[in-house]
This record gives sequence, C-alpha cells and structure tokens, in this order.
Amino acid sequence: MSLPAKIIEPRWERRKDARPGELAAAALELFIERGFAATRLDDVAKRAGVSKGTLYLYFDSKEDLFKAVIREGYVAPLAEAEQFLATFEGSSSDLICEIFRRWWVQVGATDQAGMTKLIIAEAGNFPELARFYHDEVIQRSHALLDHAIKRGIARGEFRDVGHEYSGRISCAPMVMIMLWKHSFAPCVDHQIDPEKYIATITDMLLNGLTVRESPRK
Amino acid sequence: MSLPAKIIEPRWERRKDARPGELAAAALELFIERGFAATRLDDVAKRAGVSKGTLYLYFDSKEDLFKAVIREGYVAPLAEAEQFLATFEGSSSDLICEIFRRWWVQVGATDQAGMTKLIIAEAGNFPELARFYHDEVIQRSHALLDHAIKRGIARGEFRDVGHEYSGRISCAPMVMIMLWKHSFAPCVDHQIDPEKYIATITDMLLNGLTVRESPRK
DNA sequence: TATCTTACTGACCAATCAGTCATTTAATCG
DNA sequence: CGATTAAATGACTGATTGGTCAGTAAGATA
Repeated sequence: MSLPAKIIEPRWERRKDARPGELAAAALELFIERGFAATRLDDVAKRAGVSKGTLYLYFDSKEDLFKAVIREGYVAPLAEAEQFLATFEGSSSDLICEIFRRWWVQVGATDQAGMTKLIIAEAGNFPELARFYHDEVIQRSHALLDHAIKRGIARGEFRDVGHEYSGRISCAPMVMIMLWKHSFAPCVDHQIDPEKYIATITDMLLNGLTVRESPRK
Repeated sequence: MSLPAKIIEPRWERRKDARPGELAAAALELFIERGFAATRLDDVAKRAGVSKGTLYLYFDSKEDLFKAVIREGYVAPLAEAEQFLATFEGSSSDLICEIFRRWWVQVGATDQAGMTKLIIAEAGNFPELARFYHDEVIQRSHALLDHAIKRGIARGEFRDVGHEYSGRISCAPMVMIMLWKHSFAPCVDHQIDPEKYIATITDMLLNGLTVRESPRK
C-alpha cells in the first residue's frame, strides 16, 4: 500500500538572507512584551520559525541580538523628518501639526514605538546602549521640535519660550502615548483615540489653556 | 597572649519588625535599577544586610516580594493633592503651578519616581499589578489635572479644551522627567534643572506657543 | 547561669536557559 | 544522479539562580 505522488515537503528551507530580519523582528516583539532578561532565545527562535542554533548562526550572543534590534530600528523616520522640516514652507503651526501626524503614522502606530519602553526599562543594564539611543534618537527628536519652535519664533509666529526644554516638553505627550500603548493599554479597558489625542496636543501646545484677549471662536 | 576585654559583636541581630521593610526597600531599589527578571534575590538580601534565607521568612516568592513592593510603595501624596485641589482658593493658573511644584517635591524628587518606570517596564509580565497602579495612581493623576482644568474653564480662566485627554497631556511632561531620572539621566552628561523645566511646562501649558494679540511683557 | 525559643544562616538542590557542536538535510553543481 | 556545500537542527553542558531546610546562635525567660 504505497502512497503515490505523495509530496514530502521539506522540513525547513534555506533562507540565509531573510533569517536575520525575521529573527530581529521576533526578538523585538518579545523584548517589548517581556523585557530583555525575561525573553528566552528558544522563544525568539520559535517565533521566527527556526531553532535556537540558527539564531547563533546570525548573532553572536543575546546581547548582540539586542543591539542589532536597536540599531536596525532607529532608522529612517528621523532623517526623513529632519529633511521635511528643512524644506517645509507653510506656517510653523502647520509644521508642528504635521510633525506629530507623521510621527504617529511612521513610528507611534508601528511596533517600533515599543523600542522606547524597552530602552527605558533596560537603561540600567545597558548604559552604553541607552546613551547610543539617546544621542541618535531622543536628542534628535528634541532638537527637531526645538528647531520647529525656533523657526516659529524667528518668523514672529511663536512666543519666545525658553528654548532649553521646549522641544523636550513638546515631545513628552507623544512619547507617553507610545509608552502607554506598550504598557497600560493592554491591561485597561479605556482606549485612546490617537487622532483626537494628537489634535488635543497641538491645540494645547499652540494655544495654551489661558483664555485669549480676543477668543477665536 | 590573650585579648582581654575583647568584645565580640554578634554576627547578626534579631530585628523581626524591621526586616520586611528593609528588604522591600532594597528590592525596590534593585527592581528599579535592573528590572524584575534581572534582579537576584541574593543581591536583594545582601543589600538589606541579611541572607537569602531570611528573605524567605518574610516573602513567599520573588513574585510575592515584587507585589509587596508595589502595593506598599504606591503613593500617598495623591490623596493630599486631591485635598489641596478641593480647598484651593486662588487662580487656576496658580493652582496648576502649585500642583506641579508639589508633584516634584513629594514624588518626582524621591525614589518613588522610579516606581512608574518599573511598572511600565513590567506591565507585560504583571498585568494585574499594572492595572492596580493604573487605577490607583495614573488614573487619579490624570483626573486631578483634569479637575483643575475644568475648574479653570468653569471660572472663565481657561479655554474649553476637550476634556478627554487634557489631564493626560498635562501630566506627560512631569511623568517624562521622572522616567528620565531613572533611565537616561545616569548615562548622559546633560542634566535637567527641575525648577526651570517645570517653569517652562507651566508657561507652555498655560500660554501656548502662539503669540498673543496683546503680548504680555 | 542554664534553658528555651526562634530569627537567621548558608550549604544545598532542582530548574532554567545562554551558548555549543556533531549531525542532518536542503539546495547546488558537475 | 552522485558528490559537495553549507544552512539548519536539536541534544547537550555549564553556569546561574529561585527556592529549601537542617543547623546555629541571639536573646528572652526564670
């Protein structure tokens, strides 16, 4: 009783090029979900559809994998945003609205948003990586907003708020919503509507709480 | 050659009452510094000046210790702040300034600030604790600011920003500086001056970026 | 001072998990 | 097709660490 034409599919395929990316993506998910120390490499490998041995073909150690995940993630969005800022022509209010909008679409709404939480959580164990992330991502984000605000001041659109912390403070609500998504959001019923949240940020940031002499609408 | 009058101090003392608190304090420090998984119970015991066995006299397991630390540590100042809000008589601008000032002194500048980082980092592994902290601390903090803003609106001092996210957004910069203190701050040269930072928050929050019709000063 | 209670110790055990490597097998080449 | 290459496997190990418990000594009691 033979089984004719029975096609035996291979137990695994050779996909040298795709493996590192898939492993890094799986690692990112698990690191964000559980933290670095609590993530098992067996689980990372399983989620990427390979064995742990394969993981070690592409990464030297768990820490090396962690670094690769970080480095791969800090990518393009910031550079693009900086380019966008440099060439923007409209009002500074619109510029800031647009920066937040893009921030959300390109980073906040993606898995990448969890990276911030991950770094903050592991900063104590990996100070050199924290510094790297700080210099390459945080610092540049603050500088970006700072620059946009300075532009507004130069054009007579914005008040001259002290420029030392204004970028940082502007970023805070956006960072918080990213952290939220990867911490409390899954445990709590209440959902945040990103669009409405971001609209409120820009309104508050631009117009402040205090009533104006000639209230607009 | 005898050593007369040599007082042999005891290798350890019985301090049944003090141990749990000292162990919890040591655990809090290490959890904040390294995270839950990366913290070794031997280190907790050593920092508390006892052996690991003693730790197990007072706590059933590592997880039990963690839960005790969280539950014991969640902040009391909130109740005071709520009381303060309820009885405050001055302008709503002053109220908000004062809330931030007190927030920093009573929480931000203390070890308690690290708790937020810890909870955010471990929310994935301890969802029920995250929910507890959310309900008892986060939610109430947002509500506090929300209430202050509503007061301002009711008194005609503030614009009617949508009340859904305004409390949350107002809190964000304060939460960020607390997280900062326990993540990037130790790895980076640049120091934040809390007083100046908070002054900038209140200025931006109250007055916004946009220039006013009749600019003040 | 002798006796008793119990807070505390630290050596130990068992489970977990990062990292290794001899073996297997998919894919390529002549 | 058979020979060759190297991608992938998974059983194994050594180190780490959560958790246990028999023994020790602080300090109370009489």
